[in-house]
Amino acid sequence: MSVTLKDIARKTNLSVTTVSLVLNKKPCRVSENTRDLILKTAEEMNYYPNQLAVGLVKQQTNTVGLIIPDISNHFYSNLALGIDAEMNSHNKNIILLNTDFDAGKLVRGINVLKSRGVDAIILTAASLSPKNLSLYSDLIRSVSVPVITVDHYYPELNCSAVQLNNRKGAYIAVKHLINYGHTDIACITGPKHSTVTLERLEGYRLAMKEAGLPLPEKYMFCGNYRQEGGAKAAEEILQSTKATAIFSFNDVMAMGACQTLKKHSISIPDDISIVGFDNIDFSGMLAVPLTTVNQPAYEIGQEAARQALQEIAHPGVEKRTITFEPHLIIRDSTKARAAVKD
Amino acid sequence: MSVTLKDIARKTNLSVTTVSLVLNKKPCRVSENTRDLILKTAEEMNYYPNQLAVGLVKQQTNTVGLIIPDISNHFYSNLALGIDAEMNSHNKNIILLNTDFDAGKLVRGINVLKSRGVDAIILTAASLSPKNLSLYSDLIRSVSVPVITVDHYYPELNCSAVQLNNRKGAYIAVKHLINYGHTDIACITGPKHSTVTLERLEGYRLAMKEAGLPLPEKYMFCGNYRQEGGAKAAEEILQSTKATAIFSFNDVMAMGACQTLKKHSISIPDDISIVGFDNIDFSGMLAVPLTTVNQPAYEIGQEAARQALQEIAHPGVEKRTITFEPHLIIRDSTKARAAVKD
DNA sequence: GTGAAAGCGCTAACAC
DNA sequence: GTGTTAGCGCTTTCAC
Repeated sequence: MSVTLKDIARKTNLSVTTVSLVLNKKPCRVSENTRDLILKTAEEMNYYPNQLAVGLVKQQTNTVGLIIPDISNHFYSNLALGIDAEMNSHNKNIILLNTDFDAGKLVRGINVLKSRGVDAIILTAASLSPKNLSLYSDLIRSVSVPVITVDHYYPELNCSAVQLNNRKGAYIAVKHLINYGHTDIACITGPKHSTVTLERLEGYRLAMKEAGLPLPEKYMFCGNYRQEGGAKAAEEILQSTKATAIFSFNDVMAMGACQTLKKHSISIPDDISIVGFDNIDFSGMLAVPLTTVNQPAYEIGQEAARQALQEIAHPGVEKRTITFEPHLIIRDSTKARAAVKD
Repeated sequence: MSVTLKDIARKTNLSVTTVSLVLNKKPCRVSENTRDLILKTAEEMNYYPNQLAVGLVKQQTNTVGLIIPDISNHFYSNLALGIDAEMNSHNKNIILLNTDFDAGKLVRGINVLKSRGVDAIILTAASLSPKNLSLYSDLIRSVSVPVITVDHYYPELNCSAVQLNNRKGAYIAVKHLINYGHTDIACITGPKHSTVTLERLEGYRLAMKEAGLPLPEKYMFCGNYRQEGGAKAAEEILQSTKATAIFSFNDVMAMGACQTLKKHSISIPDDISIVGFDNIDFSGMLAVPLTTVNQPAYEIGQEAARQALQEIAHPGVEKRTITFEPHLIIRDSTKARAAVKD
């Protein structure tokens, strides 16, 4: 058993109150002598306050909940790193929940965090069917602490959000392909109901439309933001389209797609150009360095953490939507289309 | 404020005790009627027990502390994923602490976790100077809950450990280079005091010695398990050695080294062979797919979590050291040495 | 079958 | 300056 306030009180022949007062550096009226005594014995006994008890009475735990779909995904782990760094410098810790992209786990996770009395919840990448959305929305509303959504945005949620301008990101990616003369541009999306997916889809559509290019449904392939999803989608693209370019909604799926293309001995970028999204660390070190849309995960995490800290410190403070602007990083996986074959 | 037992008791005109009994499915004597009533109203009011209060009285929080040097490193994030998956299926959550490879943060972290009443601590990759080691050792001993060390092993700690056979891993990596005819083999290590580093160094030394090769100190370069450390070490290798092969103590540093070599227009594997350690997801997708020693991060995490769960459930249970055996994955970054130049 | 009361370790209002 | 007391939300012993 750990050493408690009571132990120190007993040892020093003082009351628990006095000890608590001193140890919490309360601006108070305790004599130098007793203060020193208490400080010294606390040190000697290696006292650390029981945070469960503190949390219970203060209704504040210095704990923040972080819900993430897949911590092994580089984008999310960097996001988590940024959040942890910021929280850590404010003496707050993180409870990490990995949902595996499972909406059920997400919902359970929120309840778990509530019951653990976290001071705020940072929520990433929920992908919800319309049916789940209202459930989710009610749930979020029932959380009495600040909720910050990252990487997804539903206006009805009425909480602060940190996100990338996904629409623009997709737009510049596709525009880049169009500028290179591509007209048959397939895309590998994420799950249909994810707002990130929807926003990127909008950007893709906008760029195509502006260029007067057709938008055949059959050029859009539904992935899952995971490598094998990208690999599978690429197979389908090869079978059912004559695309000369692929826009993958994230880098990890782009890598999966690269593997498929390699398997079929299709050259990137000579036969097919490919552009990703996220700019994860390794995208520049691939066999063919990947052209991609930069998304500053660490900074997004930091900003989300800062907003959470703000809302914890000043409960009434205004909700904000913080949007990061993307930029394109052109590497070797995209190339001007050779010549119009027909 | 959340709904409490008291709220339910009031609503149902029953006592807090009865409500608690029912909600905890205690094998008890409550009439069907009251039981149903309680269950129903709890459901209606969306009751979730306050885990702080539960933890305080039960001295068990269903929380496990995880201390990791760098969650953005693929090896550690996969480790975390394995741990989380296993814990999650036992209704336990994780408090994640990122130390940034900083021994001070590690020590503070352990105290933080203690004061939060975690049921166990899983501790990865501590790299400690002899001076810090005794401090650390005392600290670990002062923790009254199970501690599982992962990816580092100090016999004096007297707690369960899960690890890779690092010595063998390094041995087979270097042996592979030797079999390919290399004799000038540089290595990029981790921080000096890390036991993982020491063990891999032993394996390196053993393989060299067995082959009757010299072991010049100046062929060993101290890295930090990070990309830029690998890049820097490779610069030094180029300047001060005539190595034809590099054994990097992890993949991330190997990638840094690859970048340096590329910058200097040195071909891998034609001019220099390179072998890494970890087999992180991307190592097979690099410009030159990396030969590396496989380390099953997810499984190691799972196993660590299982051992933690065992020790939580059965406090007296025997401590164990679980060792995973490595194997070499040969890809394109290593090649037989062309010809002896002299 | 059900409830009262004590106590987990702490903070904070109030008394002295 | 210092101590008493109540209470945070829960479990658990014991009494009825």
